[in-house]
Amino acid sequence: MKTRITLKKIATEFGVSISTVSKALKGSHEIGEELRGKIQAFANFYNYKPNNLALQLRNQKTSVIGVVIPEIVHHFFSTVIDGIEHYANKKGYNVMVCVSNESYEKEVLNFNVLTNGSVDGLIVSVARGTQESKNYKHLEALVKDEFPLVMFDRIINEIECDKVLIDDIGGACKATEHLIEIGKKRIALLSTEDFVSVGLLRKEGYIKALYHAGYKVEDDLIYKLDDSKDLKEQIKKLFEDPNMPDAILAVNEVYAANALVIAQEKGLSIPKDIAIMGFTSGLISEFTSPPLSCVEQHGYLMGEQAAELLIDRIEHKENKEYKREVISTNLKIRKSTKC
Amino acid sequence: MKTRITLKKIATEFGVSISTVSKALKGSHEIGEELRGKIQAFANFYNYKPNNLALQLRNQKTSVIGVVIPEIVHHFFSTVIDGIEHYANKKGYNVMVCVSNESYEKEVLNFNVLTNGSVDGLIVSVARGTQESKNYKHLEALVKDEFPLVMFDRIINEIECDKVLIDDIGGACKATEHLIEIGKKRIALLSTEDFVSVGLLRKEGYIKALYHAGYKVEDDLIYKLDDSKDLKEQIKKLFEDPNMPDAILAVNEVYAANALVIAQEKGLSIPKDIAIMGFTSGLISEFTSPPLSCVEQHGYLMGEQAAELLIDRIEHKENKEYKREVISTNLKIRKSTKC
DNA sequence: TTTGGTTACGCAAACGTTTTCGTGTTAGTA
DNA sequence: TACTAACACGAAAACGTTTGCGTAACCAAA
Repeated sequence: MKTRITLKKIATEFGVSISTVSKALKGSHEIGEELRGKIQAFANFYNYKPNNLALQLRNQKTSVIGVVIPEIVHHFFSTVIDGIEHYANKKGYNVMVCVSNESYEKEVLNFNVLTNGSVDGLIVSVARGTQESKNYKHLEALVKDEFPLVMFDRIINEIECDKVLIDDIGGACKATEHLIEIGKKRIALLSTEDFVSVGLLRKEGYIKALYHAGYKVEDDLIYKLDDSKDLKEQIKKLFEDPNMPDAILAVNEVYAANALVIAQEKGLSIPKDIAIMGFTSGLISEFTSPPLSCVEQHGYLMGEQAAELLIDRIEHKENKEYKREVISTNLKIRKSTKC
Repeated sequence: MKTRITLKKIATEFGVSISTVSKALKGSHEIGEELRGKIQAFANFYNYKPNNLALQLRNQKTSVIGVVIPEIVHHFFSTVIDGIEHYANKKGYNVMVCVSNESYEKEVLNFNVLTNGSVDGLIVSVARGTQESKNYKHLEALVKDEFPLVMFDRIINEIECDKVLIDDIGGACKATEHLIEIGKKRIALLSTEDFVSVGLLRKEGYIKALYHAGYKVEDDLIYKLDDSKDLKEQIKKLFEDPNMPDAILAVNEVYAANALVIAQEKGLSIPKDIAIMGFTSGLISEFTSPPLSCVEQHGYLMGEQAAELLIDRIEHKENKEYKREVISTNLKIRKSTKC
């Protein structure tokens, strides 16, 4: 790569000092009109652009936001990034994305790299490994240093920082109510293991709705799936129950879609024999047959909110109180629950 | 945010010079054992980490890779990013992602920001707007300065740089041959407008296969869809043809899934009445009913390859010849074409 | 006593900017 | 003629590192 042109090179070219060049390029009236014009023309010709690193070092500001997420090949997370990117760009920030791959170790590594001065703040959705290990030292360290930090979706209550979350309880509750409304009696929940905060909250909403409707909560209607094993095998068990449920609420789109495919293989009629709905309106839900009802999550909005909170925190250093924004959900009713 | 601890602060704390601290922290034997130990303990206690910006400026190296893509909420592109991220991390690089949103102007903006010294190299898949406008100045400028640049998927032939591409012609050809093999006679192509390089290449493969099989190419079997308008409306026309095709090859997953849904609404049997297949094995294809056959694209591998080419170019500055890696595709046959 | 070699540290340049505070020259005014 | 102001530019510090070189102080050998 050819070395880029710098102030120094322009300065020696004209036999003037670096500061003169700097001022000339900024159109300062301190510099004579003629020289100023010549320098500007020269710099323009050689496509001079100030070196960002130098500026960042001088201004003690990178205008970069770091984002650490568990996965990137994931409709919800990529939607959130999209929202972050959009808002950040509007405010003159760039985005650096790191993937933790659900691993605690990788997450800590990402934190170390990003907080070495490369970014002005961090937006994080914690890895499953972190939730499992309950080791939050890397997060606590940031909070202690008052490093701008926003958590979203997979948050940790013990850590005090700005947070953006989905109304998981409300969403699951509304969804369950919907299933009750269409006359379903035995509603199963396809959830994650309990240490995943989001799964736990959605279970809470599910239970709340059952309770309000006077249904009793049956533990064997709650299936906790392990993502590291074969999903279909685990879901199939639900259908083998002699007293099979007549509705399924899944905590994400993939669980729901898998359940739907299995139901069809078994020759069941959806939603008559069994109604199914999921969380997140990704692309899958639209194209299954019948299309899946779901709880829409508004990831883009969530990303925008997270970026807004972070940039606010970065720019107004006054230690305002930590905010906790809840993004409400809404039901997208499609044919999989439309009787 | 509390200001981070620096060499200077440690130096004044111990009443020694900055260089002494620097050497002590690096374990240099130039520094006496006792002082060295004390300084290390102190730095460790205050969690000293060298400021990355300063290092980057000094070493004239950021160890960051910039990625500019048209969309991020897109299975293929997010898979590529995943591959890039993985390889880059392995080699000690970080990734900065910018989205052009298919807009030429946004792409140029992204280029300007990233090439100001913030990244060591760029991986790009050009926006539709850029392909349409045929304005490649921003790319040419980089090539002229020998700035490390890799293009993938949506490439531009006129620009000389490292490239990674899908074997679009071969993939489309294999897919078409498959449709011919299962006895289909009138194979339609659901493609993009011609200025999208990828669409054009896939059309080429489609035509090649027809030609080899002795089929004649009928222009009215080739549908060019406009992404900015309602897709379903455009695809429906295909089914209204009195001499309706008996197979569809779509250049991406969404086109294929939409076609499938419409076919079902029309009460057609798939694949008997009409076989359908797409490109990219995203999540949709698995969950449609019947599941969609498709040409698998191996985006992750593509990302890894792109990152490898870029890092090679960054680290071995010798101007090797530009490489052009082709990632081969394979057919994933599912029920939508299995008679 | 001179020479030579350690040991243990400091100086200063370099990376590329911006910006404050000089300072020399010229022109204008009393 | 002398003083002042405007003009046009330079020096240097600052951001935080790393590193080659210089140099005191000390000790040992000649």
